[in-house]
Amino acid sequence: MFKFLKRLFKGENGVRVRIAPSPTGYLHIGTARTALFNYIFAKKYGGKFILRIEDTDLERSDKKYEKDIIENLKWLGLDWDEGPYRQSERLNIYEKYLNKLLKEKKAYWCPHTKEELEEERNGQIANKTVLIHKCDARDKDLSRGELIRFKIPKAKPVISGNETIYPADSIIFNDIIRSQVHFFTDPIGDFALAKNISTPLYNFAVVIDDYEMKISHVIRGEDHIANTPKQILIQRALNFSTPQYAHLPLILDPDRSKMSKRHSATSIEEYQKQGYLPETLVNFMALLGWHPSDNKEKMSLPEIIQCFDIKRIQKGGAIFDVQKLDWLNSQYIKKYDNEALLKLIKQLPDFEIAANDSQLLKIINYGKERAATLKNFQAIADSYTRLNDYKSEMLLWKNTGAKNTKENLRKTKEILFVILEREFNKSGSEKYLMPLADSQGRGEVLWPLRVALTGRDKSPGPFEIIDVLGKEESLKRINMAIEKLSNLII
RNA sequence: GGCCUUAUCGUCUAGUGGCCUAGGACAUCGCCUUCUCAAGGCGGGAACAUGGGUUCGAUUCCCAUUAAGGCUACCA
Repeated sequence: MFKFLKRLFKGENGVRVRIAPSPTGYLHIGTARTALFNYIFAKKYGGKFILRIEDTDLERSDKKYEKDIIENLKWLGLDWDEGPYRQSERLNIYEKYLNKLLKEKKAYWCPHTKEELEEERNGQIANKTVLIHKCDARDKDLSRGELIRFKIPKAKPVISGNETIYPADSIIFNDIIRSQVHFFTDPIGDFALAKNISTPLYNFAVVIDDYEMKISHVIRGEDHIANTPKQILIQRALNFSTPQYAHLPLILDPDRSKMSKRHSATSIEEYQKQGYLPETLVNFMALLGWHPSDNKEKMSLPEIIQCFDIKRIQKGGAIFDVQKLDWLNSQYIKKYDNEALLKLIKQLPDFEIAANDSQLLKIINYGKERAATLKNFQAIADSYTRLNDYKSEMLLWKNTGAKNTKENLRKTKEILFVILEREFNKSGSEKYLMPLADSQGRGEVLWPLRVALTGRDKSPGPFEIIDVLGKEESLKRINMAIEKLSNLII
């Protein structure tokens, strides 16, 4: 009953959207965001999210990229309901429609070679005219040639008086985000549909697949706006209905150009390796060009789906701001489960730390307040466990002398000995050491203690470090410091 | 060159003709907290691209200019 009502409301097939990456590179952040918006839209309206691998370009496509795309889509939690379909496995379908178009003279074989095309093009650049191929074979119905082109239909001439007027033909489509977009067909030119009968090109394969897969909404990047009239032209020639279009604004580099490898990390995997959580990336990507009606910014995927409204998607491109990404990630890390963080950190490439799991868990517990990325835990863990080489003078707080400092460290050691067998942890050490610090001056006691434990002028607090290091190592380092101070006194 | 798109703090954005002295977040700066560094709390500075209209009234509507970006393949 519910399903029936839903179908009634959404039309025959309901909402069906797709993400159509081409496996010519690792999962790009832009592709991932497009996938995210499609996913959100599908879930919001109880529709289906379809994965289609667009691998018609055999030379540039690679299985390793396909694998990366699939793995990282899953990592982000963007699971698809159908697919993956592969265009390379659907060649006979395209062939069927290509033959139909050829037979109905809506497409034709173009006999011109790459070289001839280039020459024509160079001439057009020199003359500053529109860059399109004007084929002298468009009505010759050749049975073969260099490639198959779409024959752009000419508007019917209008005769007024003794004048014949050729009206400009135009394509107007409704974009959910941008409202009406208008194109004249003339400057489009007879574009290529396929290299040959069994090698379709992008614009053609997309139209066929979207029709065959009953795609209701095409949500994709703004860089496809110019392709849309071509695709609509093919749909009309084949008597297909036109899906709803929504063109997302681009993700930009700080110089406002389309986000590219030259300026930033563009693949999802790179962000994963740097220690960003999938929750962060999903949240952040959703906020790039979209905003809920309230001011809420930290949102889980279900929450985003809940309040998502496609009409609120921005028209202008959005710069990818790593600083805000870092902040968001730090917010998620703070709330994350310690055990889960431990697992993730150990999976990080190049993560090396001289500490056991229970120490690491303590470090995570204390250190997650200061981490922006998982990778930061390397430096954080070091600051807890690794003793830096340091000059004896560093032990002196402001203008406290070596003698007093040594005395304070000695007293500190004594107190630590008292709690050796019982509360040798953060709260215990703090409880017993703070009275001394308060009576002798906090800086006078705590500063040398912290330097003794770390050899650093900047570090986490001494009680946390004592907890991580344990009694043996802590006392060893304090003894070392006392020795250093003795040398200073002599 | 042609076509298309876009235009609010440095950045992401709120805003759909009067609620705007333009709100929030990141970043930045200051203060508090504090043994240091972070984290946290409080506060400050910071924007409607320009010029014309329309209107009693424009950030908001229209036009132009400017600027930025995208597309212009036998890539997708």
